[in-house]
Amino acid sequence: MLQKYTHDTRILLAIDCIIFGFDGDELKLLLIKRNFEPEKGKWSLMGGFLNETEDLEEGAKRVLNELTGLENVYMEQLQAFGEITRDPVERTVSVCFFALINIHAHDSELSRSMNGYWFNFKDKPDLIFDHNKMVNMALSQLRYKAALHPLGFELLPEKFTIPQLQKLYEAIYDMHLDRRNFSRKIISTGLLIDTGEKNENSATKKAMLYQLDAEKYKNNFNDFHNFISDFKW
Amino acid sequence: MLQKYTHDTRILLAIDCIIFGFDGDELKLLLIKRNFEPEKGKWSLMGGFLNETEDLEEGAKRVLNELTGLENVYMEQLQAFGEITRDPVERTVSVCFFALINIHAHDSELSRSMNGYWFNFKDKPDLIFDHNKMVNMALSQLRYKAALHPLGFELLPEKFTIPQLQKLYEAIYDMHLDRRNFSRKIISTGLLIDTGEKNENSATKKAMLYQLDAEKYKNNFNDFHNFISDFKW
DNA sequence: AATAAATTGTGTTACATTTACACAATTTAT
DNA sequence: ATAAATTGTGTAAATGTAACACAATTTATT
Repeated sequence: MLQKYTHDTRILLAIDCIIFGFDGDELKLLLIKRNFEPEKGKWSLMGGFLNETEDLEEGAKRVLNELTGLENVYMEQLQAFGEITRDPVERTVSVCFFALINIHAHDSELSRSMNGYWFNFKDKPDLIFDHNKMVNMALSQLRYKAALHPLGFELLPEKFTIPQLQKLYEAIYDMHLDRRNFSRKIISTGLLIDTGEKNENSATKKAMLYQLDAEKYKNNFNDFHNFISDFKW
Repeated sequence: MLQKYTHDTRILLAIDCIIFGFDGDELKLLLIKRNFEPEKGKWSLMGGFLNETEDLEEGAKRVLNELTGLENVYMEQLQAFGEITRDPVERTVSVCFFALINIHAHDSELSRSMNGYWFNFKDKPDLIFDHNKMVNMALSQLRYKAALHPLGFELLPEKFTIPQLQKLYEAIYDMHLDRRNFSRKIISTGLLIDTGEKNENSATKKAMLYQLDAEKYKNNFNDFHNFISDFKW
């Protein structure tokens, strides 16, 4: 082993997770009511410190798993946040990830035991440190990517209807979309397989249930689409 | 001051800068031949360690300035890289930035004194650590953003011609673009002001010199364009 | 002084995508 | 049976993209 670097400051590395969900009507955010210092009693993102034994992605997966019990979740790094005074206790740099989960599939008892609560994104409370900034940037990034890539599916159950998908997109962008044009656009991706089933939870005409063509989804994920052509950025 | 966190590992934070340039024909990369350990004699990105007194952006600006003498340069954070064994000396996490500079405006004596050399992106040498991965990701990100936002201008002199801009885009995407369609697309952004001057460095018809409408560029930067509609992602 | 070679600026038509609509079918409650 | 809500599909106009032609400018050459 080589001699270590000298003269340079070592810094505590935090991991913070922005966890998005969708309940059928609203885009949701899973937040923590802190029962520990600092800022005990206030709201924050789920976070932790990076261990010696894990890299950034592993750390983020661990933090997400500690709150939701989930594995194999869509997650990507947002960016690192490093304002000198972002944490009043001591200097930390936080590497921030955002995750898209199927809200009905997580371990809600676990998350409740960790003081986790779901908020409508629109009604989110004030958060500690720079977490407000992180969350707003994550929404921008979600909007950015979901307009171009078939990302929204990650927030839905395995089988879903096109009207459900549309409601999700309307929640993400907080705007109304034309039903007929949206449907045509989604169908034309070729990513959906008709399951032959229908959504039984409907008081009127039952919509067709689709699922993702897993192979095409994986292979074509980076293709450019134009799902939300008239959003005002 | 509160008591510090305990039990957690503090880590050395590196900053690495991917510096893109354009010489009129090829997309270029500014790299360092290391005259220090580890990996002395090999090629790497320009980097440094984060100081106690600076946040991430300040650190990145400092690192860029140490090599190029430049300030007020387009720079954005790519992401943090944290593989446990990415640096053989000791564990470091690197926050990686990429910069777009006007290659003719930097301090070339300074960069040479730091062992900096420009490479055609296509001919870049093998780099140390995970720098190859960083550089490839940076090109992806540059392609991604430059297709959607008026980013390319950052690599050109203040006054430039549309054929020059086209050559730049052709270098970034390594593909041929139709002259007439490209021109129409760029003009239709409304971002260019005709300077009335012409490019004197031409052996044939002199092209018109434009400059950016600084106000519109700033205000509309985040608007979506479609500069490279037929690139195969 | 005319001509060739290279490059630049602009126009035009066919094709594809997006937008803005209308109507018929399904399901439950009345 | 009928009304109300929702879903699936269709179509014409407007907009944007792709493919291509021609005239104008500049320098070097004859």
